[in-house]
Amino acid sequence: MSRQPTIKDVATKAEVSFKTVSRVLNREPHVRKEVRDRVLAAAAALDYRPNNAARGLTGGRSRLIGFLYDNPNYSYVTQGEAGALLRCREAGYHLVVEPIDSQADVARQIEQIISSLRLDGVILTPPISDAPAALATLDRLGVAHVRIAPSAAREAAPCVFIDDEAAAYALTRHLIELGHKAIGFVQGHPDHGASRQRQAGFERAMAQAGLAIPAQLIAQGYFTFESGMAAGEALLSQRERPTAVFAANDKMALGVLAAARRLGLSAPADLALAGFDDNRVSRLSSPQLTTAHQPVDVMCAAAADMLVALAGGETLDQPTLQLPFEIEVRASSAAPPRAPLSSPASAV
Amino acid sequence: MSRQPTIKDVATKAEVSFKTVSRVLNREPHVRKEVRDRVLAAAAALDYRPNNAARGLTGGRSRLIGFLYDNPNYSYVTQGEAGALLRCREAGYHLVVEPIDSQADVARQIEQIISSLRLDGVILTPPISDAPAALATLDRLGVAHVRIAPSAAREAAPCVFIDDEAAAYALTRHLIELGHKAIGFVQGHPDHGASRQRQAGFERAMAQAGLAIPAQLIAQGYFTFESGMAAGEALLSQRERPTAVFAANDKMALGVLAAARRLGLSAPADLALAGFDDNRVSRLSSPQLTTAHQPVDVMCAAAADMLVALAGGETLDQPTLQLPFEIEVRASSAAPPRAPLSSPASAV
DNA sequence: CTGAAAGCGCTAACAA
DNA sequence: TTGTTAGCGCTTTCAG
Repeated sequence: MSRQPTIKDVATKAEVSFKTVSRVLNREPHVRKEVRDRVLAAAAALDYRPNNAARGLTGGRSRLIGFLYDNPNYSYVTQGEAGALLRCREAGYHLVVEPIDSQADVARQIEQIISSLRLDGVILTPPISDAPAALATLDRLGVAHVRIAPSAAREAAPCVFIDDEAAAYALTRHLIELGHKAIGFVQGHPDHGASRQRQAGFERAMAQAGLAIPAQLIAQGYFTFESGMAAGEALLSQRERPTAVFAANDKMALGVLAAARRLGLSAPADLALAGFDDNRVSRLSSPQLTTAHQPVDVMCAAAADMLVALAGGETLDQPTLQLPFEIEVRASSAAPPRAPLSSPASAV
Repeated sequence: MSRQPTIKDVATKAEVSFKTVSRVLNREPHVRKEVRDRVLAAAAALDYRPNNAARGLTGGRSRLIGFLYDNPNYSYVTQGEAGALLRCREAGYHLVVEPIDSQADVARQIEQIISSLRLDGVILTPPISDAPAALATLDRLGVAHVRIAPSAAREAAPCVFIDDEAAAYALTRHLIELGHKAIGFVQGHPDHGASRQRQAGFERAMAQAGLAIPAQLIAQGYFTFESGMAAGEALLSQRERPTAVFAANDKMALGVLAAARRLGLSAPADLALAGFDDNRVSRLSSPQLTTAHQPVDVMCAAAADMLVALAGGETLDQPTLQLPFEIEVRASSAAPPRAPLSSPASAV
């Protein structure tokens, strides 16, 4: 528990000025290899680690990245955090997690966090990635930010996303190809941009297959289990119930599954089911959920990379990054009860 | 995007020395109310926020708390983080999340994090809360730490926990009272202390009810869905299969549920099921899981409180804090197929 | 290629 | 009750 070694201790041991140590540690050029090695050896011997606060105070770089999220989005959080964390650590950065209440004064919350911590950058997860107040504040403060899965203004600032529309389209195609014709859709939260895109993909696939979408096949949801259950109940208790349901996220799909169960229907025998996101939970259900895998961890890792690069003064060669999704076909989707296999449809 | 105001700007505006501003901001005594008000007004007018790095550099307090976890424990993470975050923010602290690889050099990882960030304290979630290397390192570094749900040496250092044994006992009683006699148990990860305690509670309840626990009613699990599924398969494919299964955590219980389903058994009709933790997932399954609620968010909030107090030089009046659990009876547990209701058993 | 000086924004002594 | 002086550990000037 003796005092932590400082840069001066290293300098003394390596018999150089402490500025030289600083140079070596920051990988600046113009240091003789011999000197560099001596410094490195001294630092290792003393088990020296730079004081992040001191570095930040003078250098303008705090080496701190903020991970901003709003409470409802738990599933995103863990995976995204893990991905971002990985890259942060590799780059010598640390991740500060900050929940934001979208309903309250977003600008104020962000100012608070940024200015006391002097964050080098922030990762914005939905729905904050679409909050104009958040973006405006960050711009005004001049703080780098990367949005995860924003639904609008993709060119305006760095962001990482997948093609939600295409993924929803592909997933719907999958259901159609299984032979389903009456496919229900549970909409996502109206405030999330992804909701619109996913519905658009669903509608495109249906239209392309010449399938109608009567109003009673669409149910409003809010990305929660409960809302999915309510929607499922509405959808499945109709006389002409759909043989398949596509919910705009996994949690809602599980809600539909619960509703089906309550109505005595079992998946996939009586009802094919598809979700979206490939949440951890989608593998824990019985049957496991067919879904579109959104690589949240990779997306956030990429975002962290971008922020680190930006903080280092680099320019992003690819500020908007579209990552591939994947359709995970699992046990929850099967052909409808007595349906003929549909003829192979044309591809995208 | 103009320069952030500093303490000196506030001092100038309030027409006092900048030390006085510092006093006001730190709520130090010996400042005339009139002066204090003037300073506060100036700070508000300038929208001043102290630079955390500068404060930490000189004051010895970084106002940063670390949240340490190991990857497997995702369910803990989100809830615990949220709880801790809440209190941190109230106290003007920030939470830095740091994953630790229990398999690698724990001491080194912790040293790394602590010494570069000068954390004021850390919250340790299982299984790190039981890692001797972690505890020893933190002690050596003199860094305050609060352990969440440690299984040993509770008196040695601050910690927050529930009585796992009693909770497992109560849950087992619940199954017994439903009329189950052949109750299977899926063990947790052997490296987690909670595994032992939960099994002990199970065994005590069974013994007290005069029920035998033949070896084939115990299956090894590792706190994962897959291990639960394997254990469930082993347990349920026997000739004399149990009518109820108690898994040492929720994820494994869901695994057992999947295995049951595969074997054509449905819960709770053919099989009563209980988990542990009350993970978010336990409500998303069909049927919803009967489980013991471990208030991870409250536990971590309490831990954050303790660390803030410690950092402020206070002494903990209650360094070891036991919080109450709750048994959540949900749809997954019901009486066995053709069982007579057992006679009410004596209480704890 | 290396070093000396200055100062980041703040708190901790001490003095007034 | 208030102000002055150092100095935290580091990076950024600017000299050599």
